[in-house]
Amino acid sequence: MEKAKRPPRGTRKRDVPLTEAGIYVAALRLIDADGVEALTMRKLATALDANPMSLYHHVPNKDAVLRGVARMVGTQFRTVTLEDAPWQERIRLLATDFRTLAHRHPKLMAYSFSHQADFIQPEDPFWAALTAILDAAGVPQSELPQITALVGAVITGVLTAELNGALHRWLSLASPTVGEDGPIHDENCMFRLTLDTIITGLEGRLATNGDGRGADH
Amino acid sequence: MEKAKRPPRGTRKRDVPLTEAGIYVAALRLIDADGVEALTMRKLATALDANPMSLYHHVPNKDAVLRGVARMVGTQFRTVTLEDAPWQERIRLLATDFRTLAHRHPKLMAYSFSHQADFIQPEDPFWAALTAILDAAGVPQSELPQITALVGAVITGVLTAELNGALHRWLSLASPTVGEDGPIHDENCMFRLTLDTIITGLEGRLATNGDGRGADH
DNA sequence: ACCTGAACACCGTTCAAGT
DNA sequence: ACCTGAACACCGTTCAAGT
Repeated sequence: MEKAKRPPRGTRKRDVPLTEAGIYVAALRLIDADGVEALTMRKLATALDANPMSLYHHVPNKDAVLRGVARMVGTQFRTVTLEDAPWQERIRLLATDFRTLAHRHPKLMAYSFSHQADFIQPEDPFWAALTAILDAAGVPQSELPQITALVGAVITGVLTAELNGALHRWLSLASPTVGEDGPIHDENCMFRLTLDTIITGLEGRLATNGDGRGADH
Repeated sequence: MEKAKRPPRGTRKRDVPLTEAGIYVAALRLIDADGVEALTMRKLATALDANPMSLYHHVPNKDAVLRGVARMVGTQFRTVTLEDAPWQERIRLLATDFRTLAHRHPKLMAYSFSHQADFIQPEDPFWAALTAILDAAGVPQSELPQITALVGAVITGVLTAELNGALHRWLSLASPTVGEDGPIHDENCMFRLTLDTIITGLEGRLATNGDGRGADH
């Protein structure tokens, strides 16, 4: 009879204690599947095979769950730093790596970009790398914060438009012949095109402001 | 006793029948004040001095209310078209006019940019004007949809970062001396800087692709 | 320390009933 | 045609009580 204290194998998903990290992992799985707006403390508890109220012993509220998940995903970001490559190529690589992460959890990232003003922080690897590259490119110290913010805003902006489908709509409605190689191909091109255009714009700015070349080391 | 059918003046706000347009106007007022996430069918009904269920006779559901409000605000967009000004100046004016509208209803616009992939449609005045300007600038027909989407994505992207506060955070955390003339000044500069950079980038692209000047007519 | 059931104050929406 | 009350199926969160 004491075996009855636990339901038979297969009905009980959780035989591991509730943890903050475990809650975030489960929440991310639900978000990836159904979107942020479908995430519910009650559903999350069900997914963890727990009582809804038990979650509140590990997490203060729902907003903290969303911030925790975003933070967990954010720390997964890694990029190789090609110190001796030209800054144009380094920006392209950084942005592409960031986009790869965004594609891994599109629903969460679309939400974070628009709802979490503090999702990308100046101390984050992405921001630090971006600042370092632009510094190496020869952007004057006085303009570095603004230029970094500009490039950051453009990258997250075009990514948001891609993740929420606006980019795809604009392309497919404007020219019905688009998308022959699939929407992913179009959006690869659009991302690349946007990067190239902003890079060209920066080159122009650097050329008028100085010698247009950063200190090589 | 028959006077009691209506509460005394001042307690009853609505003595005009419920309308679809009236619902949108009231919803916009609530959104401007408290944000989209605070809008509730029940609060909306209270603001209109109506029973919550009465709304459903004029509007199918809450999502339709949000789309209706966004559409109502979107049609307010107007810009002057300076046919004979250089395309750079025309883009700057168009983008600035659009930003002015966004500042009039920041909460709604931030929501629409990230949640309504169809908020800006290719038939809208904004999109049509943008396409016309880029066409006049000499962008080849084959690239016109992509370049328009690129400029549109960049403008809405930087606007989103401004409206949700991310831009301000990036600037103020990166350089503590920022904001001496107030955040609005900073964000004016950032918007202008982004526009100028993207325009310089387009100039570079046009220069390599052709004679770098559109047909004047 | 960790979990839980009941409860509270909300939601959006359906539906049958009123005028 | 337009409005309404009651009800349903949900929410996030508090709190007192259990182990």
